[in-house]
Amino acid sequence: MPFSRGSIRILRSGTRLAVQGEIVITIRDVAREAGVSIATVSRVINDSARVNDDTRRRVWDAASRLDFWPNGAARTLTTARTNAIGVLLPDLHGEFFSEVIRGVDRAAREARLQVLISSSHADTEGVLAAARTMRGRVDGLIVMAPDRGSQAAIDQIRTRFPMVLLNSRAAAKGGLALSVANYDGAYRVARHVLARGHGKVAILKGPRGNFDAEERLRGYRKALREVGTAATAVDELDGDFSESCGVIAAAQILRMTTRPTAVFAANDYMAIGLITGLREAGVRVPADIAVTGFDDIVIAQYVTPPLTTVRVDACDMGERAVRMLIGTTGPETRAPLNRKTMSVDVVIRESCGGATPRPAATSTRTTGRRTR
Amino acid sequence: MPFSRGSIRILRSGTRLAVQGEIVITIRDVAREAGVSIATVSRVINDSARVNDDTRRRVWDAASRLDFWPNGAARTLTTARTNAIGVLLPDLHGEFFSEVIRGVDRAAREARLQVLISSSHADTEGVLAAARTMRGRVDGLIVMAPDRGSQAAIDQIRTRFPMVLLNSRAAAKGGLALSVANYDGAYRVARHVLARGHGKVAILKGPRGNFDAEERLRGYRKALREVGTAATAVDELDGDFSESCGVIAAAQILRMTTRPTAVFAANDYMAIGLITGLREAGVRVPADIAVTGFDDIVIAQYVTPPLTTVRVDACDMGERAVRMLIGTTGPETRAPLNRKTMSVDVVIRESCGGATPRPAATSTRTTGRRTR
DNA sequence: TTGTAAGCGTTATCAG
DNA sequence: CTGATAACGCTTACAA
Repeated sequence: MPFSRGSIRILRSGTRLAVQGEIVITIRDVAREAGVSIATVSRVINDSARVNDDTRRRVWDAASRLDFWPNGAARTLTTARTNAIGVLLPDLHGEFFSEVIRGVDRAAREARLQVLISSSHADTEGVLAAARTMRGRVDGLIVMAPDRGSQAAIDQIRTRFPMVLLNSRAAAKGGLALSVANYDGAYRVARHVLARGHGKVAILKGPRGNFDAEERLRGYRKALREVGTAATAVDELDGDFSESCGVIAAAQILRMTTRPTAVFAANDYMAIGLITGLREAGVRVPADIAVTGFDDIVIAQYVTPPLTTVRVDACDMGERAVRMLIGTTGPETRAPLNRKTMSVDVVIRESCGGATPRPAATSTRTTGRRTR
Repeated sequence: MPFSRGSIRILRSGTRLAVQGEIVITIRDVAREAGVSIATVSRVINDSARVNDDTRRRVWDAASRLDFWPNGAARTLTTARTNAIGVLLPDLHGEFFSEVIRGVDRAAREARLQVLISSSHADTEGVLAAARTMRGRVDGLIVMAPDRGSQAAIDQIRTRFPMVLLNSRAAAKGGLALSVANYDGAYRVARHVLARGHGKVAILKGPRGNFDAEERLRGYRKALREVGTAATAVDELDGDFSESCGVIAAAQILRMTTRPTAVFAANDYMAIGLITGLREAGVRVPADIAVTGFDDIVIAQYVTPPLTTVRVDACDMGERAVRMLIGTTGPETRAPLNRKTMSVDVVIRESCGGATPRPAATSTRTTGRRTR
């Protein structure tokens, strides 16, 4: 290579990453190589102003010869734009989250935005600290804080970033918020099952303080109240959204003198653990006990018996959140989008005793997705 | 508030995010508020040099009064460090990926590193473009490119970033690489099943060109070769790692005049689809046909029958990748860590006909994780 | 059409 | 111990 290829920068010893030497080529190197000023190089690579065709070509040639990669941090500093969005999540576990992230990534890619992810924020301080480090690195934030006590942090974040609140309790004082119709979904699936008549019913709750869990609980309760005398006794079992606590709940149920004939689990993982625990004890689902879940994770239709549940399109939720954030809500909605709720579908499968009294939507979730 | 609270910056109209007005407080505001120079403020907030206790307190007071959030981009520009790592993935779908991301996030959090994620890079250009936009935004990259043809891009990226290659074919000319013992795992699970004696065996392959899929295929084939005369006929069915193609494969098998008595699926999703398809046609698993998977996704132990598979700790892989990248491999390994392979466990459950001839490890994956 | 130069918000190197 | 001030790599008025 006959020309200067920029300098090899040896990073300072404080550097954590084990960099040996890294080729660093700046706009200045390109300018020198092309025989123009750095301003012209900038204009060319950003296509931001009229540049002589010949000059333009020279610059592009130089840039590709040197394989120039613009520095994002420098751009950010001058433009006050990062072209990135941040996502703050409580925990990255479970299919629900990964689907949300997938949706976010998808919509972000479409809008040519990068995605910064930070998870496991149970407490206010964690969320706030994460948001803080994102200053100067993202243009906006998508925050999911289903637990109590994050309100203060959220309010503070809102003064610093455009933000969309996902599935959170937060009162949303004028902010953007997107949530799942937890209450509605729980109510509807419970109504469906209760229509068959059940004398004793149990509810397997989600984590205490979790907003989704609470909303679903409210929905179940409402359905039970409406059915009134039919379901006289209701047990509420504690759960934490994990499969294993479903297994534990099964054991609790087995110990009851009068077992429930239906159990509403606040999510699919718990429902699956519950079914497994019951089956191993020789209890038939749904013949002896009907079970329902929530979320419609991919596997719900493949367990035995296939799980009656409520479909939440987490991927779509992620996509929408991004669109809300960038203000491009698409043609379908021109409404003032302060608060939005994602509707859900009740998916009736065998675990609740079948599609009585009326047939309901069945899953179409079998398209050929590539999963790895 | 009696003091200047910084300026409200109205972002340029070109801005995509719907910012109204954003409080922007810089180190300069803090310096003015505290009555010191910006250099001193910097020293205090970074704790980078001795500062008079009184001055220090004044600065902290001013900073918190103004609620100063340092700008990451500016820091990056002067220090040449981002304190962030980038992750380039082929697709964010499926539990395997989400677990990898979880591991990455975990280890990154521990090392106080941010995580930039970019997925759906099927082709060389996509990977390269993503890496390019990360210049100045990350200190290093974790790249997963299981498909063919990414080699050129990877070589180019390596000149710009410290990088760890995940589960990739790449010849790794001196670079860091981490992969799963696909070959070994497939071989071992196949040997186990074949020990029961099978006259006809089928393999449900993963996507063409996918490195994991190819390695697993090699492993199965080797086991079959070794058993020799026992398994005379082997069918290789095409798959793409999705549940639905497992269902399709079941249909294909049902049409065969001589059905296989064992099927090795290259991942769990396909195995589950396969089992479902077979069962719906009245074929018993494992009595009529034994089935195995790969990955040991959470749900594998909950399907009916529980799935014999190969456990890959994807979360751990993500964590290790980060540690390799930051050169902190932990006390357990001081070996030259150019290439590393994650060992796998064969998990024998019912879907292959049980633990014959010798008992094998069973899943311990039932700890109370919180999944949502 | 192009070049010069002033920032952007920090950190780091000097003097004091 | 503290304060000026020069980078960092880029964009963008403003001049030429």
